Amino acid sequence: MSASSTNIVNELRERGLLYQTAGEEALDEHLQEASRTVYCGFDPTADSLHIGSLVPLLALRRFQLAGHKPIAVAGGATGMIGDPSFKSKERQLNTAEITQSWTESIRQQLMQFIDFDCGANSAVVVNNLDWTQNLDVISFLRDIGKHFSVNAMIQKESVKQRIEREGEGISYTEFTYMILQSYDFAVLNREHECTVQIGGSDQWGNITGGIDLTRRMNQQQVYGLTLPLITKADGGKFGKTEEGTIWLDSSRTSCYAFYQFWINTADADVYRFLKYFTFLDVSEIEAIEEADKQAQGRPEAQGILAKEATRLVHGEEGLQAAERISLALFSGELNNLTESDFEQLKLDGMPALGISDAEPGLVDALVSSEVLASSNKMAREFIGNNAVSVNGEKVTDPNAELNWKSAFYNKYFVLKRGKKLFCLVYRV
RNA sequence: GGAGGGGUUCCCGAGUGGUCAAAGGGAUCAGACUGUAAAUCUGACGCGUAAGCUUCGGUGGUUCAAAUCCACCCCCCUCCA
Repeated sequence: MSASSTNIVNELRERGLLYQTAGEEALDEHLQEASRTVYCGFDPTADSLHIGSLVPLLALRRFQLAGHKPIAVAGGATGMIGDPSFKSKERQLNTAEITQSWTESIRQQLMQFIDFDCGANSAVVVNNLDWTQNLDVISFLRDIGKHFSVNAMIQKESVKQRIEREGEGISYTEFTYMILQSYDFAVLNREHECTVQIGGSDQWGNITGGIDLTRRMNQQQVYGLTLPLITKADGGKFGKTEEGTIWLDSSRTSCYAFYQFWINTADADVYRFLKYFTFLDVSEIEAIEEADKQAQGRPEAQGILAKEATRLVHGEEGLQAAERISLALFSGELNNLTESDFEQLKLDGMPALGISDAEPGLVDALVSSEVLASSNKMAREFIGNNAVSVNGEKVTDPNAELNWKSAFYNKYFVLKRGKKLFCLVYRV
């Protein structure tokens, strides 16, 4: 293998992406000796992945770039059960139809990040339902379950709080999740000579379970490693905003919103995130950090991160759209926009609202936009707080109306609430 | 199946007949300051311009009046069988 001179373990470590490893130096050696097959699973908990899944997904890609063969597993079976790992509550089961359709959506997304046409180490996407749906209970219990000790399973940190914490419990269904995922590893090892599993740090218990099972069923030594949980310096949850989760699907989180999410990364996090979420060399990232330190004012890093991450997920076109909108809105140069610029912003996925009224009220418009205000009361309050502007002009009268004569091209208003929430209002 | 404990507004968590739209904390949002940061300060935080209206697992009931009392139901937890 040609590209595998890259030491993937070292690279991950350098990027701060190595949390735990099973196998220590043996793993390192194993990965340097030859091109290996590496897998990571993604359960369908929604019809799209979100940025939390980006870290393991990009890690698969990193392995591929280092000459290894990635397998992405869509969890059609595991998604039917629900992973209890570090979850504080038992979860509601989804119907088979829903899980199936989500699995399909996620499969499609997975395919976007790894290369299926690069020779020997081309990627593979599989669905673990394929090898579990016809498994009968007796075989499952005799051939697989027998290898697991409940005593060991209840010791796992990942389910401990569910077992020990007052007020919560765990169903047998979720408790069995670990066995299913372990079986995946054993099957992939047998069918695809897969020898390494990666996953988030919450997956450690499941991964080591799979290593043990593979040794017992296949008499094969396999390895695992986990990636760190992404944290923010301020202690908040990574990947959430007030508007909710940041999804990879552009119909759930627009390219613009996705781009803005990264732009708003805190200084304390941004260099770390560059290492996690881009393929830029660590040395390049360090150079950016150094340059930002020398310069006064706003750092460059957020812009670079937003650019790289958006391109990775939404492609060059998605990035262009996001940048067009961002530039138009934040440069304060709304006057320079041509009529077709406004049309383009609409097409680019800027939040937009069509209104047919002759003299729409501002409060109505804010509420109708759905992103600027959630109720009339809120809208009035924002206006009273001096937080709303129309076409760049602050408006403080709660009874103000939008007069099309003062609109750009008699047709467009740009409504702004707070510092960074916008909505394009156009006449229908 | 039996005994006990619990389900409160985004989250945690007070509240056990009126003074409760419901303490307190967190999160979030806005303003000032800034760099579309951070920290800090100020304000908002069920809906309604207001009168007022709708909330405390569900459904009925008692009462002038219920998140608070009663009945039944659903869900969760602990212990016993």
